[in-house]
Amino acid sequence: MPPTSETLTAERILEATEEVLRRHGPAKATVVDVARALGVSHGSVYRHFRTKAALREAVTKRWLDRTSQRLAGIVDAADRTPEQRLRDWLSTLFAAKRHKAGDDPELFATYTVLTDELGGVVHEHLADLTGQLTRIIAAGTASGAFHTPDPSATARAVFHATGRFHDPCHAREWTSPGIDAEFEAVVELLVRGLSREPGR
Amino acid sequence: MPPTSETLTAERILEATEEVLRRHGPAKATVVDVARALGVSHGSVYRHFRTKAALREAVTKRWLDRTSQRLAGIVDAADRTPEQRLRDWLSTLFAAKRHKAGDDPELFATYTVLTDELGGVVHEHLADLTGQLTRIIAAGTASGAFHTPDPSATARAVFHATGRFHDPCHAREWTSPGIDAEFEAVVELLVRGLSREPGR
DNA sequence: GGACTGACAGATATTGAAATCTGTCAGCCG
DNA sequence: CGGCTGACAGATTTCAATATCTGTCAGTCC
Repeated sequence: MPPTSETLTAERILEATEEVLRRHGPAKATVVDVARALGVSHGSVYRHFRTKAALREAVTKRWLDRTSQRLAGIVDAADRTPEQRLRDWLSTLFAAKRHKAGDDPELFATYTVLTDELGGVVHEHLADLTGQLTRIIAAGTASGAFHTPDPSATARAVFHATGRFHDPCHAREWTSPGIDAEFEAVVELLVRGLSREPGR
Repeated sequence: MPPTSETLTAERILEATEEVLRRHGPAKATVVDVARALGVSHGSVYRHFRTKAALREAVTKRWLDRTSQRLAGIVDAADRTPEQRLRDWLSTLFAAKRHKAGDDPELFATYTVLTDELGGVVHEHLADLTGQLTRIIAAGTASGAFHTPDPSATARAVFHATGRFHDPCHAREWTSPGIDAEFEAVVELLVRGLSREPGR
Protein backbone atom coordinates (compact mmCIF):
# COMPACT_ATOMS: atom_id res chain seq x y z
CA MET A 1 0.00 0.00 0.00
CA PRO A 2 2.65 2.66 0.88
CA PRO A 3 4.02 3.76 -2.51
CA THR A 4 7.44 4.06 -0.80
CA SER A 5 9.18 6.31 -3.25
CA GLU A 6 12.48 4.44 -2.91
CA THR A 7 14.02 2.97 -6.03
CA LEU A 8 12.27 -0.07 -7.38
CA THR A 9 14.59 -3.02 -6.89
CA ALA A 10 14.21 -6.70 -7.64
CA GLU A 11 14.39 -7.30 -3.89
CA ARG A 12 11.46 -4.98 -3.17
CA ILE A 13 9.44 -6.66 -5.90
CA LEU A 14 10.16 -10.09 -4.43
CA GLU A 15 9.04 -8.95 -1.01
CA ALA A 16 5.83 -7.52 -2.39
CA THR A 17 5.26 -10.69 -4.40
CA GLU A 18 5.60 -12.81 -1.28
CA GLU A 19 3.07 -10.60 0.47
CA VAL A 20 0.63 -10.80 -2.44
CA LEU A 21 1.02 -14.57 -2.58
CA ARG A 22 0.37 -14.81 1.14
CA ARG A 23 -2.80 -12.74 0.81
CA HIS A 24 -4.26 -13.96 -2.47
CA GLY A 25 -2.83 -17.47 -2.98
CA PRO A 26 -1.01 -18.73 -6.07
CA ALA A 27 -3.97 -18.81 -8.44
CA LYS A 28 -5.18 -15.25 -7.81
CA ALA A 29 -1.82 -13.49 -7.38
CA THR A 30 -1.31 -11.38 -10.49
CA VAL A 31 1.57 -9.14 -11.44
CA VAL A 32 -0.92 -6.30 -11.54
CA ASP A 33 -1.54 -6.98 -7.84
CA VAL A 34 2.18 -6.89 -7.16
CA ALA A 35 2.54 -3.59 -9.01
CA ARG A 36 -0.44 -2.16 -7.14
CA ALA A 37 1.08 -3.20 -3.78
CA LEU A 38 4.24 -1.33 -4.76
CA GLY A 39 2.40 1.70 -6.11
CA VAL A 40 3.87 1.35 -9.59
CA SER A 41 2.55 0.25 -12.94
CA HIS A 42 2.82 -3.39 -13.90
CA GLY A 43 5.08 -2.42 -16.81
CA SER A 44 7.77 -1.55 -14.25
CA VAL A 45 7.70 -5.01 -12.78
CA TYR A 46 8.36 -6.42 -16.24
CA ARG A 47 11.52 -4.33 -16.38
CA HIS A 48 12.96 -6.51 -13.56
CA PHE A 49 11.40 -9.89 -14.40
CA ARG A 50 10.87 -10.88 -18.00
CA THR A 51 7.77 -12.95 -17.31
CA LYS A 52 5.39 -13.79 -14.52
CA ALA A 53 6.91 -17.29 -14.44
CA ALA A 54 10.38 -15.77 -13.85
CA LEU A 55 9.01 -13.74 -10.95
CA ARG A 56 7.39 -16.80 -9.41
CA GLU A 57 10.61 -18.72 -9.92
CA ALA A 58 12.70 -16.08 -8.19
CA VAL A 59 10.39 -15.82 -5.21
CA THR A 60 10.30 -19.60 -4.87
CA LYS A 61 14.07 -19.89 -5.08
CA ARG A 62 14.37 -17.37 -2.26
CA TRP A 63 11.98 -19.40 -0.15
CA LEU A 64 13.79 -22.67 -0.78
CA ASP A 65 17.19 -21.11 -0.14
CA ARG A 66 16.12 -20.03 3.33
CA THR A 67 15.75 -23.70 4.26
CA SER A 68 19.04 -24.69 2.63
CA GLN A 69 20.93 -22.05 4.54
CA ARG A 70 19.56 -23.12 7.88
CA LEU A 71 20.68 -26.68 7.22
CA ALA A 72 24.10 -25.75 5.88
CA GLY A 73 25.15 -24.70 9.37
CA ILE A 74 24.70 -28.24 10.65
CA VAL A 75 26.83 -29.92 7.98
CA ASP A 76 30.18 -28.68 9.25
CA ALA A 77 29.52 -28.52 12.99
CA ALA A 78 32.98 -29.71 14.05
CA ASP A 79 31.97 -30.50 17.63
CA ARG A 80 29.51 -33.23 16.69
CA THR A 81 30.00 -36.72 15.30
CA PRO A 82 28.80 -37.45 11.78
CA GLU A 83 25.97 -39.57 13.20
CA GLN A 84 24.85 -36.71 15.42
CA ARG A 85 25.07 -34.28 12.51
CA LEU A 86 23.06 -36.66 10.31
CA ARG A 87 20.35 -36.97 12.95
CA ASP A 88 20.35 -33.22 13.54
CA TRP A 89 20.20 -32.45 9.87
CA LEU A 90 17.25 -34.75 9.23
CA SER A 91 15.39 -33.58 12.33
CA THR A 92 15.96 -29.94 11.46
CA LEU A 93 14.75 -30.49 7.90
CA PHE A 94 11.61 -32.22 9.16
CA ALA A 95 11.02 -29.56 11.82
CA ALA A 96 11.51 -26.72 9.33
CA LYS A 97 9.09 -28.21 6.84
CA ARG A 98 6.51 -29.07 9.45
CA HIS A 99 6.81 -25.60 10.92
CA LYS A 100 6.30 -23.93 7.55
CA ALA A 101 3.33 -26.15 6.76
CA GLY A 102 1.74 -25.69 10.18
CA ASP A 103 2.36 -21.97 10.67
CA ASP A 104 0.87 -20.65 7.50
CA PRO A 105 -0.86 -23.48 5.65
CA GLU A 106 -2.10 -21.14 2.94
CA LEU A 107 1.39 -19.90 2.11
CA PHE A 108 2.78 -23.40 2.28
CA ALA A 109 0.11 -24.62 -0.14
CA THR A 110 1.01 -21.70 -2.35
CA TYR A 111 4.66 -22.66 -2.51
CA THR A 112 3.72 -26.30 -3.01
CA VAL A 113 1.82 -25.28 -6.13
CA LEU A 114 4.73 -23.12 -7.28
CA THR A 115 7.32 -25.85 -6.79
CA ASP A 116 5.12 -28.20 -8.80
CA GLU A 117 5.34 -25.83 -11.75
CA LEU A 118 9.04 -25.05 -11.46
CA GLY A 119 10.96 -28.24 -12.16
CA GLY A 120 14.34 -26.59 -12.59
CA VAL A 121 14.55 -24.58 -9.40
CA VAL A 122 13.35 -27.49 -7.30
CA HIS A 123 15.80 -29.85 -8.89
CA GLU A 124 18.65 -27.51 -7.96
CA HIS A 125 17.32 -27.24 -4.43
CA LEU A 126 17.22 -31.02 -4.06
CA ALA A 127 20.72 -31.29 -5.49
CA ASP A 128 21.85 -28.75 -2.91
CA LEU A 129 20.26 -30.68 -0.04
CA THR A 130 21.57 -34.08 -1.12
CA GLY A 131 24.97 -32.41 -1.56
CA GLN A 132 24.88 -31.35 2.09
CA LEU A 133 23.88 -34.88 3.10
CA THR A 134 26.70 -36.31 1.03
CA ARG A 135 29.23 -34.20 2.94
CA ILE A 136 27.96 -35.52 6.27
CA ILE A 137 28.00 -39.11 5.08
CA ALA A 138 31.41 -38.75 3.45
CA ALA A 139 32.75 -37.37 6.75
CA GLY A 140 31.27 -40.37 8.52
CA THR A 141 32.81 -42.75 6.03
CA ALA A 142 36.20 -41.11 6.48
CA SER A 143 36.00 -41.41 10.25
CA GLY A 144 34.86 -45.03 10.09
CA ALA A 145 31.47 -44.30 11.64
CA PHE A 146 29.63 -45.01 8.40
CA HIS A 147 30.33 -47.57 5.77
CA THR A 148 29.41 -47.09 2.14
CA PRO A 149 31.24 -47.33 -1.17
CA ASP A 150 29.37 -44.36 -2.66
CA PRO A 151 28.49 -41.55 -0.20
CA SER A 152 26.65 -39.58 -2.86
CA ALA A 153 24.33 -42.45 -3.86
CA THR A 154 23.79 -43.31 -0.22
CA ALA A 155 22.99 -39.69 0.59
CA ARG A 156 20.29 -39.73 -2.07
CA ALA A 157 18.98 -43.01 -0.66
CA VAL A 158 18.75 -41.49 2.83
CA PHE A 159 17.05 -38.42 1.41
CA HIS A 160 14.51 -40.46 -0.53
CA ALA A 161 13.88 -42.82 2.38
CA THR A 162 12.97 -39.84 4.57
CA GLY A 163 10.83 -38.24 1.86
CA ARG A 164 7.70 -38.78 3.89
CA PHE A 165 9.09 -36.28 6.38
CA HIS A 166 10.08 -33.50 4.04
CA ASP A 167 8.30 -33.90 0.73
CA PRO A 168 5.39 -31.43 0.54
CA CYS A 169 3.09 -34.07 -0.94
CA HIS A 170 3.08 -35.69 2.51
CA ALA A 171 2.37 -32.47 4.40
CA ARG A 172 -1.09 -33.66 5.46
CA GLU A 173 0.48 -36.50 7.44
CA TRP A 174 2.80 -34.24 9.44
CA THR A 175 0.12 -33.47 11.99
CA SER A 176 -0.90 -37.07 12.67
CA PRO A 177 -0.12 -38.18 16.23
CA GLY A 178 2.38 -40.98 15.66
CA ILE A 179 4.48 -39.07 13.14
CA ASP A 180 7.42 -38.36 15.47
CA ALA A 181 7.74 -42.02 16.43
CA GLU A 182 7.59 -42.93 12.75
CA PHE A 183 10.32 -40.44 11.96
CA GLU A 184 12.53 -41.82 14.72
CA ALA A 185 11.93 -45.40 13.54
CA VAL A 186 12.95 -44.59 9.95
CA VAL A 187 16.03 -42.61 11.03
CA GLU A 188 17.04 -45.40 13.40
CA LEU A 189 16.80 -47.98 10.65
CA LEU A 190 18.82 -45.82 8.26
CA VAL A 191 21.53 -45.00 10.80
CA ARG A 192 21.81 -48.69 11.59
CA GLY A 193 22.17 -49.44 7.92
CA LEU A 194 24.89 -46.81 7.56
CA SER A 195 26.88 -47.86 10.61
CA ARG A 196 29.55 -50.47 10.39
CA GLU A 197 28.63 -52.05 13.69
CA PRO A 198 24.90 -51.92 14.29
CA GLY A 199 22.73 -54.01 16.58
CA ARG A 200 24.57 -52.81 19.66
CA MET B 1 -23.80 -50.32 -24.52
CA PRO B 2 -25.18 -53.88 -24.78
CA PRO B 3 -28.22 -53.86 -22.49
CA THR B 4 -27.32 -57.47 -21.55
CA SER B 5 -30.62 -58.57 -20.10
CA GLU B 6 -28.96 -60.56 -17.32
CA THR B 7 -29.82 -59.69 -13.73
CA LEU B 8 -28.34 -56.46 -12.49
CA THR B 9 -25.75 -57.37 -9.86
CA ALA B 10 -23.36 -55.26 -7.79
CA GLU B 11 -20.53 -56.97 -9.65
CA ARG B 12 -21.84 -55.94 -13.07
CA ILE B 13 -22.29 -52.39 -11.84
CA LEU B 14 -18.71 -52.29 -10.57
CA GLU B 15 -17.40 -53.53 -13.91
CA ALA B 16 -19.41 -50.93 -15.80
CA THR B 17 -18.22 -48.25 -13.36
CA GLU B 18 -14.60 -49.19 -13.97
CA GLU B 19 -15.18 -48.92 -17.71
CA VAL B 20 -16.89 -45.55 -17.39
CA LEU B 21 -14.06 -44.29 -15.19
CA ARG B 22 -11.50 -45.48 -17.72
CA ARG B 23 -13.31 -43.67 -20.52
CA HIS B 24 -14.45 -40.46 -18.84
CA GLY B 25 -12.08 -39.94 -15.91
CA PRO B 26 -13.07 -39.37 -12.29
CA ALA B 27 -14.50 -35.88 -12.68
CA LYS B 28 -16.86 -36.66 -15.58
CA ALA B 29 -17.95 -40.17 -14.61
CA THR B 30 -21.56 -39.89 -13.45
CA VAL B 31 -23.89 -42.57 -12.19
CA VAL B 32 -26.15 -41.68 -15.09
CA ASP B 33 -23.25 -42.73 -17.37
CA VAL B 34 -22.91 -46.02 -15.50
CA ALA B 35 -26.63 -46.69 -15.81
CA ARG B 36 -26.54 -45.83 -19.51
CA ALA B 37 -23.61 -48.24 -20.06
CA LEU B 38 -25.70 -50.97 -18.43
CA GLY B 39 -28.89 -50.08 -20.28
CA VAL B 40 -30.83 -49.39 -17.08
CA SER B 41 -32.14 -46.30 -15.36
CA HIS B 42 -29.91 -44.63 -12.81
CA GLY B 43 -32.50 -45.39 -10.14
CA SER B 44 -31.57 -49.07 -10.44
CA VAL B 45 -27.95 -48.35 -9.63
CA TYR B 46 -29.06 -46.65 -6.42
CA ARG B 47 -30.76 -49.92 -5.44
CA HIS B 48 -27.29 -51.51 -5.12
CA PHE B 49 -25.22 -48.56 -3.91
CA ARG B 50 -26.73 -46.01 -1.58
CA THR B 51 -24.69 -43.08 -2.91
CA LYS B 52 -22.25 -42.25 -5.65
CA ALA B 53 -19.51 -42.09 -3.00
CA ALA B 54 -20.32 -45.67 -1.95
CA LEU B 55 -20.03 -46.81 -5.55
CA ARG B 56 -16.69 -45.08 -5.95
CA GLU B 57 -15.52 -46.58 -2.70
CA ALA B 58 -16.47 -50.11 -3.75
CA VAL B 59 -14.76 -49.84 -7.11
CA THR B 60 -11.62 -48.41 -5.50
CA LYS B 61 -11.52 -51.12 -2.85
CA ARG B 62 -11.68 -53.74 -5.60
CA TRP B 63 -8.77 -52.08 -7.35
CA LEU B 64 -6.63 -51.87 -4.21
CA ASP B 65 -7.42 -55.44 -3.23
CA ARG B 66 -6.05 -56.75 -6.51
CA THR B 67 -2.61 -55.42 -5.49
CA SER B 68 -2.88 -56.78 -1.94
CA GLN B 69 -3.70 -60.25 -3.19
CA ARG B 70 -0.73 -60.38 -5.54
CA LEU B 71 1.59 -59.49 -2.67
CA ALA B 72 0.03 -61.87 -0.16
CA GLY B 73 1.42 -64.81 -2.11
CA ILE B 74 4.98 -63.66 -1.42
CA VAL B 75 4.59 -63.33 2.35
CA ASP B 76 4.43 -67.03 3.10
CA ALA B 77 6.70 -68.43 0.37
CA ALA B 78 8.28 -71.15 2.49
CA ASP B 79 11.16 -71.81 0.10
CA ARG B 80 12.66 -68.33 0.45
CA THR B 81 14.50 -66.61 3.30
CA PRO B 82 12.82 -63.66 5.00
CA GLU B 83 15.36 -61.31 3.41
CA GLN B 84 14.55 -62.67 -0.05
CA ARG B 85 10.85 -62.39 0.66
CA LEU B 86 11.28 -58.82 1.87
CA ARG B 87 13.16 -57.88 -1.28
CA ASP B 88 10.65 -59.70 -3.48
CA TRP B 89 7.72 -58.09 -1.75
CA LEU B 90 9.09 -54.56 -2.10
CA SER B 91 10.15 -55.12 -5.72
CA THR B 92 6.78 -56.59 -6.60
CA LEU B 93 4.95 -53.71 -4.97
CA PHE B 94 7.08 -51.19 -6.86
CA ALA B 95 6.71 -53.10 -10.13
CA ALA B 96 2.94 -53.41 -9.72
CA LYS B 97 2.49 -49.72 -9.03
CA ARG B 98 4.80 -48.66 -11.81
CA HIS B 99 3.07 -51.01 -14.21
CA LYS B 100 -0.37 -49.64 -13.33
CA ALA B 101 0.84 -46.06 -13.65
CA GLY B 102 2.65 -46.68 -16.94
CA ASP B 103 0.09 -48.88 -18.67
CA ASP B 104 -2.94 -46.70 -18.33
CA PRO B 105 -1.95 -43.31 -16.92
CA GLU B 106 -5.48 -41.97 -17.25
CA LEU B 107 -6.95 -44.75 -15.15
CA PHE B 108 -4.14 -44.51 -12.65
CA ALA B 109 -4.72 -40.78 -12.27
CA THR B 110 -8.39 -41.57 -11.83
CA TYR B 111 -7.74 -43.95 -8.96
CA THR B 112 -5.26 -41.53 -7.45
CA VAL B 113 -8.03 -38.95 -7.26
CA LEU B 114 -10.42 -41.50 -5.82
CA THR B 115 -7.99 -42.68 -3.14
CA ASP B 116 -7.45 -39.06 -2.15
CA GLU B 117 -11.16 -38.76 -1.41
CA LEU B 118 -11.59 -42.07 0.35
CA GLY B 119 -9.54 -41.94 3.53
CA GLY B 120 -11.10 -44.99 5.14
CA VAL B 121 -10.61 -47.52 2.37
CA VAL B 122 -7.04 -46.42 1.77
CA HIS B 123 -6.21 -46.61 5.44
CA GLU B 124 -7.43 -50.20 5.53
CA HIS B 125 -5.40 -50.99 2.44
CA LEU B 126 -2.24 -49.57 4.01
CA ALA B 127 -2.91 -51.47 7.22
CA ASP B 128 -3.23 -54.63 5.14
CA LEU B 129 0.07 -54.03 3.36
CA THR B 130 2.02 -53.14 6.51
CA GLY B 131 0.47 -56.22 8.11
CA GLN B 132 1.97 -58.36 5.36
CA LEU B 133 5.34 -56.67 5.84
CA THR B 134 5.12 -57.26 9.57
CA ARG B 135 4.72 -60.99 8.99
CA ILE B 136 7.85 -61.12 6.83
CA ILE B 137 9.88 -59.11 9.32
CA ALA B 138 8.58 -61.09 12.28
CA ALA B 139 9.60 -64.30 10.49
CA GLY B 140 13.06 -62.81 9.96
CA THR B 141 13.30 -61.81 13.60
CA ALA B 142 12.32 -65.32 14.66
CA SER B 143 14.97 -66.89 12.44
CA GLY B 144 17.66 -64.47 13.59
CA ALA B 145 18.09 -62.90 10.13
CA PHE B 146 16.55 -59.62 11.27
CA HIS B 147 16.88 -57.82 14.54
CA THR B 148 14.19 -55.53 15.89
CA PRO B 149 12.28 -55.22 19.15
CA ASP B 150 9.05 -54.26 17.41
CA PRO B 151 8.44 -55.91 14.02
CA SER B 152 5.22 -54.00 13.48
CA ALA B 153 6.78 -50.56 14.01
CA THR B 154 9.77 -51.57 11.90
CA ALA B 155 7.47 -52.79 9.14
CA ARG B 156 5.81 -49.41 9.05
CA ALA B 157 9.22 -47.75 8.97
CA VAL B 158 10.27 -49.88 6.00
CA PHE B 159 6.99 -49.13 4.28
CA HIS B 160 7.33 -45.39 4.81
CA ALA B 161 11.00 -45.37 3.83
CA THR B 162 10.08 -46.93 0.49
CA GLY B 163 7.12 -44.61 -0.03
CA ARG B 164 8.81 -42.95 -2.97
CA PHE B 165 8.45 -46.26 -4.81
CA HIS B 166 4.83 -47.00 -4.14
CA ASP B 167 3.01 -43.85 -3.08
CA PRO B 168 0.98 -42.48 -6.01
CA CYS B 169 2.07 -38.92 -5.28
CA HIS B 170 5.52 -39.94 -6.56
CA ALA B 171 4.20 -41.61 -9.73
CA ARG B 172 5.80 -38.99 -11.96
CA GLU B 173 9.25 -40.02 -10.78
CA TRP B 174 8.78 -43.70 -11.62
CA THR B 175 9.80 -43.18 -15.22
CA SER B 176 13.01 -41.29 -14.53
CA PRO B 177 16.12 -43.19 -15.63
CA GLY B 178 17.93 -43.71 -12.32
CA ILE B 179 14.87 -44.87 -10.43
CA ASP B 180 15.81 -48.57 -10.30
CA ALA B 181 19.25 -47.82 -8.89
CA GLU B 182 17.63 -45.52 -6.33
CA PHE B 183 15.21 -48.25 -5.34
CA GLU B 184 18.03 -50.76 -4.92
CA ALA B 185 20.05 -48.29 -2.84
CA VAL B 186 17.16 -47.65 -0.44
CA VAL B 187 16.33 -51.35 -0.10
CA GLU B 188 19.99 -52.15 0.46
CA LEU B 189 20.23 -49.59 3.25
CA LEU B 190 17.06 -50.85 4.90
CA VAL B 191 18.04 -54.52 4.69
CA ARG B 192 21.40 -53.65 6.19
CA GLY B 193 19.65 -51.82 8.99
CA LEU B 194 17.40 -54.80 9.65
CA SER B 195 20.15 -57.41 9.60
CA ARG B 196 22.04 -58.32 12.69
CA GLU B 197 25.36 -58.60 10.89
CA PRO B 198 25.65 -56.08 8.09
CA GLY B 199 28.72 -54.58 6.44
CA ARG B 200 30.03 -57.95 5.33
C1' DG C 1 -44.44 -58.68 -4.64
C1' DG C 2 -40.29 -57.07 -5.88
C1' DA C 3 -37.06 -55.31 -9.41
C1' DC C 4 -37.24 -51.45 -12.16
C1' DT C 5 -38.68 -46.79 -14.12
C1' DG C 6 -38.91 -41.91 -14.70
C1' DA C 7 -40.33 -37.41 -12.98
C1' DC C 8 -38.87 -34.35 -9.49
C1' DA C 9 -36.25 -30.91 -6.05
C1' DG C 10 -32.09 -29.32 -4.79
C1' DA C 11 -27.12 -29.40 -5.69
C1' DT C 12 -23.42 -29.25 -9.05
C1' DA C 13 -21.32 -28.57 -13.51
C1' DT C 14 -21.04 -26.36 -18.19
C1' DT C 15 -20.94 -22.52 -21.17
C1' DG C 16 -20.08 -18.28 -23.40
C1' DA C 17 -20.04 -13.27 -22.92
C1' DA C 18 -17.75 -9.79 -20.26
C1' DA C 19 -13.93 -8.56 -17.36
C1' DT C 20 -9.23 -9.05 -16.19
C1' DC C 21 -4.57 -10.27 -16.99
C1' DT C 22 -0.01 -10.82 -19.50
C1' DG C 23 3.53 -9.03 -22.06
C1' DT C 24 4.87 -5.14 -25.42
C1' DC C 25 6.14 -0.71 -26.68
C1' DA C 26 5.90 4.18 -28.08
C1' DG C 27 6.24 8.03 -25.57
C1' DC C 28 6.66 10.89 -21.03
C1' DC C 29 9.28 13.08 -17.36
C1' DG C 30 12.98 14.23 -14.36
C1' DC D 1 19.32 9.49 -21.51
C1' DG D 2 16.95 5.83 -18.43
C1' DG D 3 13.45 4.46 -15.43
C1' DC D 4 8.68 4.67 -15.69
C1' DT D 5 3.81 4.92 -17.60
C1' DG D 6 -0.41 3.54 -19.71
C1' DA D 7 -2.87 1.98 -23.81
C1' DC D 8 -3.15 -2.09 -26.48
C1' DA D 9 -3.78 -7.15 -28.58
C1' DG D 10 -4.32 -11.61 -27.49
C1' DA D 11 -4.82 -15.04 -23.79
C1' DT D 12 -6.99 -16.23 -19.54
C1' DT D 13 -10.38 -15.85 -15.88
C1' DT D 14 -14.87 -14.69 -13.87
C1' DC D 15 -19.73 -14.95 -13.42
C1' DA D 16 -24.39 -15.88 -14.06
C1' DA D 17 -27.69 -18.33 -16.81
C1' DT D 18 -28.45 -22.83 -18.35
C1' DA D 19 -28.05 -27.73 -18.40
C1' DT D 20 -26.93 -31.89 -16.07
C1' DC D 21 -26.52 -34.70 -12.09
C1' DT D 22 -27.70 -36.84 -7.44
C1' DG D 23 -30.75 -39.06 -4.61
C1' DT D 24 -35.88 -40.00 -3.69
C1' DC D 25 -40.11 -42.17 -4.32
C1' DA D 26 -44.76 -43.08 -6.07
C1' DG D 27 -46.08 -45.92 -9.49
C1' DT D 28 -45.40 -49.61 -13.49
C1' DC D 29 -44.74 -54.13 -15.17
C1' DC D 30 -43.82 -58.94 -15.11
